[in-house]
Amino acid sequence: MYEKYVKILKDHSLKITSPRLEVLKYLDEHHGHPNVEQIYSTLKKKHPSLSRTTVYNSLETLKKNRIVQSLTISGSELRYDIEEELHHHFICTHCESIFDIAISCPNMDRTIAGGHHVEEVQGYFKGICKKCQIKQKGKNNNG
Amino acid sequence: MYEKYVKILKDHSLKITSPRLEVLKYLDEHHGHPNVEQIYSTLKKKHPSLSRTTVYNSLETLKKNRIVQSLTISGSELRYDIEEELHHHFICTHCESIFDIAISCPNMDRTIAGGHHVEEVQGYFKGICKKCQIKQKGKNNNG
DNA sequence: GTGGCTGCAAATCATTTGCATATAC
DNA sequence: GTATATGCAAATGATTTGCAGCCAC
Repeated sequence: MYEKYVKILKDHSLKITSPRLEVLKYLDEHHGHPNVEQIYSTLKKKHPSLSRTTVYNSLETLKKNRIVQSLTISGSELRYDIEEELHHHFICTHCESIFDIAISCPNMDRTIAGGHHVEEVQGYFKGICKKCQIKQKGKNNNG
Repeated sequence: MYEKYVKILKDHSLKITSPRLEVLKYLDEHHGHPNVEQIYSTLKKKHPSLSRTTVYNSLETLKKNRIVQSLTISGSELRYDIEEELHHHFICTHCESIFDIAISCPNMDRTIAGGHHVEEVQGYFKGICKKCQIKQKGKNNNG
């Protein structure tokens, strides 16, 4: 059950600890781009001794090893995502949901950025998601 | 001297107030993607009664009117930029400098994003800037 | 056995909120 | 004259820090 995550940590020469396994598993099973609080409060139920600090530490470790990435798209909190093929993100400014956007941009390459050394590329789209647009319309019709 | 900024505010039916003019002027004259503290502390010298809250308020108003945009690229604070032609940004994770990146991405269009209504598009590149790479090399050679 | 990890409590810091006063129109 | 903006002080909330005890290797 945890073999997959143990392997990932081992492959990066990281110590195998329960919080790291749980955080990794959580992100692997929840692709909704959760924030720290969501991860923490869910895992806390199963592991009451877990601390928020440890969730922060584990995420930081996973991030440094490029196993997960953090998104600054929200502006008020970091949102987390398992690192997979390069993809971009859309955030709804109404409900705060984040969706993966499968757009590839040939120009948004790691190597070209004014000669700076690029380690990360993130495309952010912001607006109103389909669901919230429908809700909005409903409200307008009823008013 | 302020005519240009008065006109911009008028064109958006905004009240002409000193803080708004000063914030707008500051951003027009400083393209280094400042944070609130930089804007506030600079303007405070000339206008000692200015409050941080008012800087926040003014920026929010300018943002709503699409006169300026805020960047979430840093993750710990918002950075501000006058809205001009679409361009993207590179942030150095070492010195926190932000540079404009003149890359256009035909696929990163406002209209295509999973059918959601897109209002804003921002491409973020993160890494080490030229200057910091040179500093880094110097250190290594001396160590 | 020990360096690194966990978990607690306190600190930090950007941003927001409530509210009284001032001012643009 | 009035709705709106300013400015102060206090609150909020995500994240960081310091540190004691614990555990993976």
